[in-house]
Amino acid sequence: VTGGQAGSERTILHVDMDSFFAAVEVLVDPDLAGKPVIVGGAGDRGVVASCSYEARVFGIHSAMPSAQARRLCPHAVFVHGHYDLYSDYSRRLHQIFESYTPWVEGISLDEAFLDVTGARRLLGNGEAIGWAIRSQVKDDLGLWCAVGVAPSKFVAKLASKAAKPKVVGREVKPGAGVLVVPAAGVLDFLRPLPIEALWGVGPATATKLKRLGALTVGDLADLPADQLRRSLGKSGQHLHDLSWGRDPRAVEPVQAVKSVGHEETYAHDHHEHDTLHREAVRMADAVAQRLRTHHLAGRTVVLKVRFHDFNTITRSHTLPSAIDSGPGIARAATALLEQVDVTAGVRLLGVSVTNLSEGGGRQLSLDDVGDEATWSNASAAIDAVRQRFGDEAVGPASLVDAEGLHVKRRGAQQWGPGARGRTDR
DNA sequence: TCTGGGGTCCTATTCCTA
DNA sequence: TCTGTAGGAATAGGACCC
Repeated sequence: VTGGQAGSERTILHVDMDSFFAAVEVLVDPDLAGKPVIVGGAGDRGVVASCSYEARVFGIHSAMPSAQARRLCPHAVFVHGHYDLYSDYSRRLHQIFESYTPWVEGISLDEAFLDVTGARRLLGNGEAIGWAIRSQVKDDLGLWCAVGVAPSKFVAKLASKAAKPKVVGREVKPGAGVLVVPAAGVLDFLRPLPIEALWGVGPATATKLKRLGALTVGDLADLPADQLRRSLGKSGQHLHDLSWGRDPRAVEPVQAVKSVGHEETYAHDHHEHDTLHREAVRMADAVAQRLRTHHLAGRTVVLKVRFHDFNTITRSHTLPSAIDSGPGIARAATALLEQVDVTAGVRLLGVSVTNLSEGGGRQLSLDDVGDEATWSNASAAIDAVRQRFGDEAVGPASLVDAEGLHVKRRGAQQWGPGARGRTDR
C-alpha cells in the first residue's frame, strides 16, 4: 500500500462536513431543527464559528462578528460551542475514514483528505468510495458531508466545496454531495473560478493579484510565473502552479505539532499590570499542561498582546533549553509582559510556546538553577491530581481567590467572551 | 460595525559570530 | 583593532487556514 506515489494517477478525496458544529447541536437537541442556529460567542466581542443553513439564508457566515449576526437575524438561536462534543464526533468520523484507507490527513475537526489510490482495486473508483463514505457518515453519525474527488489535494478541496448545498437568494439548494474532477477536466474546472477560491489567497493576496489583472484562476494561469514570483515571492510560484492544477503535495497522516498556545479576548479591556500578570500565569499553566499531555517541551515562549485599538504585538524569548513547566513558562511570559506598556488597555492576551521538541526531556543548563528539574517532579504530580480530581483541583497559588481556582481549559472560550463573561473585578 | 482561538508558513530585520 | 561580509539564529509581524 502506498500513498501518493508518483507515476500512476492519484485519487484523493476531500471530505467536508456541512455546517459541522451547528449540525451536531441540532442532533443533540432536535428542537433546533429547522431553526437558524448560530454556534459561537454570544457576547459583544464574539464571532460566529458555525451556523445552520437556515441562518445562512440571512447572510450569516462563520467568522462574522456575533453582534452583526444578531442584527441580521434577531430570532436566531445562539449556542455556546461544545468543543468536547465536536471532538467526539470528529473522532468517530476519522474512524470511518480510516476504515477506507490508512492515508487520512485531518485538517480540522470536520475536514480531512484521504488518499484512496491504493484502495481502488478493493473498493471501487474514487466516486464509488466517495458515495460510500457519504452514506456511512449519514447512517452512523446522522450528519451530512460533501466529498470532492480529484487527482490532487487542492482540486479535491475545491470539488467538495462545489458539492455543498448553496444559498441562492432566500433558498437553500441541495448540493451534488459528491463531485468528481477527473485529471482531464481539472483545467476546465479551475479556470472560471475566482482567484479567492485558491487556498492561500486571502484579501491581501487577492488585492495584489487583481492589480496584476487576475480576477479568475484562468487569468492567473496566463500571467508569467516570474512576474508572480517578483510580486508575491515564493507563494507567487506556488499559486501559479495551482492555477495549472499542479499540486504534488501528498496526503500526510501524521503531522508534527509546531506550537502550543492559549489566548483570550476579554469582555472588557484590562489596564492593570497585576491583573494581566495573573492572566499570563494562568495561560502559562494551561499551555504547560497541554505540552505535557503531548509529551512536548519548547524553548521559545511568545507573549501576544492585542491593544484596545486592535493593534497587536508579539514578544518572544528563547531559552537555552526546552521547558514544559507552568512556572517556567510563566516566568518567561511575565518577564516579557513587564516590557509592555498596558496602560492604554489590553483586549487580548496570549501565551504560546514554539521551538518544540519531543519527549519533554530537558537538557538542563546551569542557568536553570535546577528549577525545571524540581518542577518536572511537581508537574507530574499536578498532572496526576488533575487527572483524578479535575483541572481546578490544583494550580498556581496566585490564581486562587474567594471563588476558587481559575484554570484555563482548551476550548473553554473558543469563540470570544460569553455574554456574561466579565473578567474585570 | 466590528473584528475568536487554534494554528502554519513566509518574510524582513536585527544581532551575533566566524 | 578595524572593517567588511556572509550565514545563522532569534525576533517580529503579517497573511492565511478552519
